[in-house]
Amino acid sequence: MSSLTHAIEIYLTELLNESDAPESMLSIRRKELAKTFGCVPSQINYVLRSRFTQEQGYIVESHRGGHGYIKIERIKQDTSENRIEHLEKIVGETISWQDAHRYLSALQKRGLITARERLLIEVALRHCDELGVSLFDLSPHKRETIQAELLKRTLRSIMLA
Amino acid sequence: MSSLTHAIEIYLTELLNESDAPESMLSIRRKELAKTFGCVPSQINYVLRSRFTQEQGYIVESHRGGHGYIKIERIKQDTSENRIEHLEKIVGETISWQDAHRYLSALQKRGLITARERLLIEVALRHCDELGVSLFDLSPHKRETIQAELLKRTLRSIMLA
DNA sequence: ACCAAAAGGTCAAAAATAGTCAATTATGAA
DNA sequence: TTCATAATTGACTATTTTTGACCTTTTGGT
Repeated sequence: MSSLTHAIEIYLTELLNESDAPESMLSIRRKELAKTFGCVPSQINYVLRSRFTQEQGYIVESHRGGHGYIKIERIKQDTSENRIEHLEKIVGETISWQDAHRYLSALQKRGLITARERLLIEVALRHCDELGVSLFDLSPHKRETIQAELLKRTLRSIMLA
Repeated sequence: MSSLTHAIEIYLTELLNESDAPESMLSIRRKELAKTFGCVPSQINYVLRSRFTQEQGYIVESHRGGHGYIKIERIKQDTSENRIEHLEKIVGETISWQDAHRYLSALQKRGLITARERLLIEVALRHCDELGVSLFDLSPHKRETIQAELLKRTLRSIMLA
């Protein structure tokens, strides 16, 4: 009926819900979890890869070796969906340096990112752009595509965080 | 339930925090410490090698023979000049993704950057790296050079801010 | 100077975990 | 039915921790 993957997903989200803060955390042993579901350990990796991505509002960390573990943290907030949708629409496929700069200023003014975060993003955008020019001689359009992509990725990541 | 290594790490950082000058120092006997944790002495070396490296902001010195000791000192990083100097030294000309990740974790642990800032930098590094691979088919070495440069630029910018 | 005792260091093996990748199988939509 | 996508599996790889045997340095007595 329901797939193994789905069952494991349910199991993990239940655990996350137990302590009902909007953001919560859990820690497991890959081997044990696999055993309780009677599957191979790498199945757990599949579940994590397909159901607990950052896009879906989770951060997963792990440690190998003795006392290894996998830690899943939920970071999603209710309003983040909306903001991200808005982000996609505003930024679009390409964006000029000036527009990116303006947009970041606006976000900062609204308190959605800090000055340091804005600085980080701007430095990264510039670096990428410089590489595009000096190393590969890309067209302005191509560079603006790359910039837009980087801008969206970085903003998405911290809006979820 | 957590590992021996981790327990010893906690124990030592607690000791370091006790006298909470920005730079603090401590001195131990390897054999004694090993005894209080019920492990072999070389375990202590492992803890030092894996948790108290320069990258993580510590300097470790020791002396053999009668009256031997191990001294752990937290590197002073009170001014932005200090931090940037350390940054240049640690990152160098090239850096692997793994090392960058480790270094950023250490910075976050020390409270020098926030989780969001770390996330931003990691996303930017990845984006750059992906471009390097998929768009230009750069050599791993070249990509590690670009990564190191981006890492240094972003960190410098917020350390000064 | 020499030697023994008292530190600490190194290195490699073994054990305990987790990750990756590609082949295979199941499922669902057109 | 057929094809694309999702799920499952397992062989192989990578990383981290723990342990112990053997090595080096320093000190202090004779």
